[in-house]
Amino acid sequence: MTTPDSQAALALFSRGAVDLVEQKDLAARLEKARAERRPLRIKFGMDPSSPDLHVGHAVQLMKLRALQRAGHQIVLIVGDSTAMVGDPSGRNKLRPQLSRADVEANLVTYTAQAGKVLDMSRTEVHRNSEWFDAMRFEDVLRLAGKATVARMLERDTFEKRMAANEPIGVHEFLYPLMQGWDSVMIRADVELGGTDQLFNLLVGRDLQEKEGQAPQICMTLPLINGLDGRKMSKSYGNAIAFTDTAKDMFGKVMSLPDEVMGDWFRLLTELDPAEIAAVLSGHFREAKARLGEEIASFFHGREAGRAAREAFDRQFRDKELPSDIPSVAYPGSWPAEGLALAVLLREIGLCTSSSEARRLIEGGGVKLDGASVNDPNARIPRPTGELLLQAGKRKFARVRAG
RNA sequence: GGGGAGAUACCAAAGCGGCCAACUGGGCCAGACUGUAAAUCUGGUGGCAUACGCCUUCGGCGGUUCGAAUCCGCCUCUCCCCA
Repeated sequence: MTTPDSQAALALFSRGAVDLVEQKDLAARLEKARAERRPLRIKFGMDPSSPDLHVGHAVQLMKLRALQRAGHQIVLIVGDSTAMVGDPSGRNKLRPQLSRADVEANLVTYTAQAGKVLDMSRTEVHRNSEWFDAMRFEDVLRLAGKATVARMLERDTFEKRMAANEPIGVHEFLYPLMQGWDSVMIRADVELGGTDQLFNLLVGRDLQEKEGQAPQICMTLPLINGLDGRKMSKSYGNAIAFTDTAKDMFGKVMSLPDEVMGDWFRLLTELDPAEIAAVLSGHFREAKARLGEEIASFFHGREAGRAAREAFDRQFRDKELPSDIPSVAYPGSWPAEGLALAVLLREIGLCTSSSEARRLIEGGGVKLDGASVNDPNARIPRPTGELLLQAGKRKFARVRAG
């Protein structure tokens, strides 16, 4: 392992971090590790309850990537046991329990996706059921006894829920303890998480100390918001997923608010700070396009990133039609008196219901062969060739009679 | 254990026997304007239907009524106060 000198190492860790508890501990730990010629064990927990990663996760993963390249040992914890509790962060509702099979399936997806950012061959992966399944009730009680109710209520989400008269399950108090226990079990030197994780990370620190271990350094990185300004989450439909196409990634980046550009560049690209500053001082559309290209390229390669940008420019800047309009055949028979446009839109999947299609038509959002249609009852005669349909800004299809 | 309050569409929150597919705000979708940004303005926001209209929905199950989100009973869940 090649250990950078302490100053540079410290800078590498703390760049972009919101909380770092404690910085001096980290400096000392780095120093010690260097003397012992061992890497630091960096812990990061993943929730296996939803299968796909998105760029919100990438904030953490990019940091882990940098640390991994600096020679540190990344330890991913798959929280299959904690998933049974449901992290009280952010969401206020309990999650459904997952079956073993679901967890395993998600785990496969997760590690494959994380592999786009990390070198998984050098990454340690654990399920926390490895130790929690072996616990007896007595052990659980002992763990629960390591924290007080008052301490738990300090957590802002619990505090808010109490204030809002919302229910809190007693078992939810166990979540931070479980996460903290993971740190004890893997002897973490550092734990990384989003800013909403600070409380959980600190509990790990306490537990390690109680168990006679050196308490872990807790580091949080900003949470990035999704396309609509809320916390990025797949269930909100506002995420840029690892599995999105290059074109989708680019398009989604272009619809981000200007204000978040700086954070996104810093947290999600590997451009150096000087270059980021230069890009941000130019025109914002340009900066945003650069960001979109960087992100799309990271996941899909340079060529795909560039192509996504070009396709976008053609479609939206130059108002040309997209190059990849799906061509579909209307599955049913085409009535002699013409097919209701609303039904057609539904059947080919441009709208989810004919009611929605009618609303869209009335709102002027539907174009047939480039011309707006405003009659929700419009009937379309059976076409000889292909019809070009557009629903809203970005949904297109070419249709022919089946 | 005792007493009180409450459960309405994605979220918040009105409605308290017919005028309710259900006020309003947020979110979201669409249109105008743009840089597919923000801000602003406009329209829309259960499903089916060319249309008259029909169907499903107000925690769950029953009941009263010509008619219930609204009244009654039971059940489930939540919060508050007291112990």
